[in-house]
Parts: sequence; C-alpha cells; structure tokens
Amino acid sequence: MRTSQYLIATLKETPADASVISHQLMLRAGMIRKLASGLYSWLPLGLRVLRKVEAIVRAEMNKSGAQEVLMPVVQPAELWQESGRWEEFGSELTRFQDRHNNAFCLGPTHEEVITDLIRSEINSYKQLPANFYQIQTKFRDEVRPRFGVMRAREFIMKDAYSFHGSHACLLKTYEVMHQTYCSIFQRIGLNFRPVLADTGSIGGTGSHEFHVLADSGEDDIVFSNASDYAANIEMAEALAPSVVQEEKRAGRTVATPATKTIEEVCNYLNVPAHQTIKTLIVLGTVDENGKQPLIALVLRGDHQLNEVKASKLTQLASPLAFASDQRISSELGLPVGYIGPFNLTIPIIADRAAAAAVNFVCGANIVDHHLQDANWHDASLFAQIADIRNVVKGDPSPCGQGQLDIKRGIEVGHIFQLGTKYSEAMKARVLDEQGKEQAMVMGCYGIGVSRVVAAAIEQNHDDKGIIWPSAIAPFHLALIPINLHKSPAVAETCEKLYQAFSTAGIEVLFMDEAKARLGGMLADAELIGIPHRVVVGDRGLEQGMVEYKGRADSESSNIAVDEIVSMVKNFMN
RNA sequence: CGGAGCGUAGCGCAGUCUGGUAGCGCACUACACUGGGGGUGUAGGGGUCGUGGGUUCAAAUCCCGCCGUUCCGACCA
Repeated sequence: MRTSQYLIATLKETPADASVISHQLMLRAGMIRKLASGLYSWLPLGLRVLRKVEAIVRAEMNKSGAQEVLMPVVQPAELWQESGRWEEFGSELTRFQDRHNNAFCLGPTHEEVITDLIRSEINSYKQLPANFYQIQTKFRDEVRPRFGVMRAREFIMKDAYSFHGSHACLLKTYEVMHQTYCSIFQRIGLNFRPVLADTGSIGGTGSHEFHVLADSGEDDIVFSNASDYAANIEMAEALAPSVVQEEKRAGRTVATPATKTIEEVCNYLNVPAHQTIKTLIVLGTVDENGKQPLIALVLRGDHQLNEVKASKLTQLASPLAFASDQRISSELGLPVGYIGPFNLTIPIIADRAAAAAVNFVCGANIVDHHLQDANWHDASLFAQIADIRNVVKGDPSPCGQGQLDIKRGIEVGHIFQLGTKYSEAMKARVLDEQGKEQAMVMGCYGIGVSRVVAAAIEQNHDDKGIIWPSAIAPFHLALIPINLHKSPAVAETCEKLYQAFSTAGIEVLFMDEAKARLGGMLADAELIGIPHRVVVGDRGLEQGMVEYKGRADSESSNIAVDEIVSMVKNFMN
C-alpha cells in the first residue's frame, strides 16, 4: 500500500475526551473516529487490524469444528418473550417497533435466534453435537460507554453456540473451546489468563473468562501463587479465617462524635480497620406483603462487600440493592454510620471473617457512639453466616495451595455451560436413542473482537505509540524514502523493494508522498506501530545499504539492499 | 441512574470572573527556501461561540431551560 493512495489520519495531539491509552492511540493513529457516545467508525488502518483479529478467530474456530453462520442484528420480540428475557434484560436491550407496530430489538447476543434456528433444523441426536458461530455486530445500550471501543455500545463479537445430547458431551466441547480460546489469544500475541467466572445474566452452570492482563483493566483477577488457580474476584471464595486465640475483653460503649466512616472511627479510636465491624443495610427479596424487608450485612471493616456473592443469597434482592437513608432512619431510628449488629430488629447475615472477629469496634446503635472490644456471644444472632466479601491479597487460596494475588484484567472472552435454560424455554428438542424427546444441552462462547484490538494496545505500547504484535499489525513493514522526489536512486530502490517485499508476502506501507518529511514519516510509522521499518536514502545507497529498525528496537542497523527482504522475512517466522 | 466537569475552526486550547469588532498553536491551500527525526518564511481559506429563551443600547461572556459529551460509582464481549 502506498500512503499517497491511502488515508493515514494520524493526529499530533491527543484528543481531550480519551482517557485510556488504547483509546488515545487508536484516535491518534487514525484507526477509529467517534460518531456518538459508544459508536465508532473504523478507518482503513483500524479495519485492517480488526480484520486480522477476525481472521485468526475464524481460522481457529473452523479448526475446532465449529461452523460459521450469520444471523440478523434485528430480532423479533416474540423470541425474547419466549425465553423470558424480554422482561429480564432491562434497558440495555434496545427495543423498537417497525411500521406495522411489531416489536423488535437490536441483538445484544444471539441465544434466542440460534435456538430458534436450530430447533427447526436439528431433530435427532444423530446430528449432535454441533457448534455454530458468527462474527457480527452487537448492540448493547451500555449504562456508561467508555474507553473507546473497549466498552462501546456497538461492537464486533464472535459468538458461538453449541448443542448437545448430554451434559457430558457439552463438557467435551467446552474443553475444546477452552483450548481454542487459548490458541486464539496465543496466536494474536496477548498475555492472557483463563479464569473462573460468574455466569451473570446469560445464565447456566460453569463458566470461564479470558482476561488480558493490563493495569487499565476493569476487572480484578485473583491468582494463587502456588497453583494455576485463577478466578474473577466476583467468584473467588474467601475461606473462613482460623479462630483467633485472643482473650475476649469486656465490651463498652464509647463516644465517637462525628465519626461515620470506618476510616474516621479507626483514626478516632486508634484501632486498625481489621479490628472493626461494619453493618450494611440492604433490601431482601419481596415478601408476601409485596415489600422488601431490610436485612443487615456484617463485614469486617477492612473487607469489601462482594455484591455478586451476596445477591446469590436467597434472602437478598438480586441484583443487590442498598436501603435508602430515609428507610434506614425511619425503620431503625438511626442515621447511617452508627448502626451495629447488636439489638438490631432485622435479620443479620455475617461474613465468615466478621463472624470470627474478637474484641472489635462496631456501631452502638446510638448516634455518635460505637462499641469497643465487642464480641459475639452466640451464633444465633446471625440469620446466616456466609461468604459475602471480596478476597484480598494474601488470603489463602481456595484451591488449598498458596496465597492469593490480585491483578487487573480486560475481559476479552467468556465461555459458558448454558445447560438447558434456552432449549427448555424455547422447546429446542431432539429425539434420543430411545425415541424420547429431550431438550438439547447448550454451551455458548464469546470473544469481544473489537475489544481485543484495544486490549492488544493496552498491553503493547510505548511513549511513541503502538507496538503491534506481528500477527495483527495493520502492515508488517514501513518503507520510508528520503528525498524520494529528488533522488532517482532512492525512487528506483524503493520501487524495487516494494515489489520484492510484496512478492515475499510482506505487507508494506510505502510512504511515497513526494513532499513528506523524514521526521513526520518516522513518527507516523512509530505511532501506527508497524513492526518493521526500512529507511532508504542516498547516503546508505552509496554503500549499497538501507537502514533497518524493528519497532521495539532501540538502535537501527545498516543492511545490504539485496539482503533486506530475506532478513525481514526471517524475522517474521 | 447518582455525583463532577466540559461544549469557541478538523484537533488542542485562550477569551467568560469584570458584557463593547472572535483569537492562538497544530492541521489545511498557494508560492519560495530547506531536505537523515514532526524545518522556515510570505500570503490565504475555514466560526450559527452546542441549542432555545431571557436581561441589556450591546451577550462567547450574566440568568433560566434543553441537548450533547467526558470522567468517578452499580452492568458486560
């Protein structure tokens, strides 16, 4: 490709509304442009990268035995009503009506459509298992689109759906997809980890997420330092601590004026946060009177409530909701900040660690007062003791080996064992060996293709710009002439090299604009992140040399003109 | 949805407090010089100051409404 015939839309300055590095660099390198919040156009350069990611995903999916299909973005409401998600999904699902007033939605995912398709096409156990995938545009009206294509409203996803006669068969395909995902992210060249995950709103039984490790990630990923255990913090179990061997002191009420937060109380009383107990008031499930009762959650002051774990408790509303300050003060007669677990009139659910605490500080249920050296006398105080906190660095690993560490991750893939949730609801059945009708067992497998592009940049950049992994670079090599318009020797050599590289299967961006200056071309090549660059100038040519530099190299080197093609080709293998 | 900020040329910003002819840098056009890391000069083009209303002799500037957008928190590829 020649830059004289190609849109290189690089920006010298960083657009003000981009905060994360991948978003900034994608705008600056001229890969994407924003149309509206969470909606992006892909420019030629960005699209080349996107297509390369797609190609790797497609190749590995095909290799796994999955079959490619393409389903519509626009989906009829009836299917979603049939699965129950028309009500369940909330306002992230964009709904609209056509000219006949029929209801439709923009597909945020395709379980309904694929299940509808397959229930009429597959009728026998003999046709199973089968796995279908597509690479297609999804629309989710995100609460808060951000970070460019990392969390866009419209995005490209690879979604696959497998169908089986038994759960055992599903597990086999699940394992194949797990392997396939590892191959995909390896080929792309990412530093990633598969981790145990929550199933979220998609539903189902078992699940793994694939995370690209990067500080800008939105998820906390938990690792054992002694085994390959890895889990999303939503899932990682916090074990009960060993019992503290400490003499229980007599509790007393102390005045703690204007100390509402744990931090304020700790400073005021000079106690560490792990010696405190906090009491959170949340809403329970709707009772027979149609009301949501208040329920108290008790955690150690230094621990964070894990809302995913909590909302799985049957007594609690799902998703978890905190009680309003008004309800707390009217029903408990107290402002937030001084509530404690003793003499509360509402049910209490205690975290395992909180239930094991001794000689702790907690709210006294009196304004401006806390209890100090408080102790649990009787476990019957609690309606339940459960794991409802986030693990913290240094916790023992739930796998039994080692301690936990926490890193940030960007979720680029997610695989689920769906089971029969959709096939039951939508009557997707086959006849088994006995001629009996049976709901198909399903799995589903997603990759955020456009997000992978951003994640790759988060992991591979420097102060000059992007450093593409070779497999997804928009071009392999930048061919940069010096004084192209003046030097016949430079022009001739560049043309010859351009042909030779192309013939060797190397994708060249030939910066052939007559008046372009060297500094600008070098800066662009670095910003765009092209892995290899060759500079051709008269001075080198007098010795029969051109200048080579890899994007991540610190120094360039002189290479003979007739060796450069085979050298770069070797680098790429 | 709650909290905060921003909206002036394609991009980055100043001007707003204290009302008085709309500016700067980059980019763009033309010409000349320059030519191994975003060069220099000369001459240019480009603006409903987000939008609607109000106050005023006069509004980018003050007041009210609306819209857009970004960031921080609860959702997800």
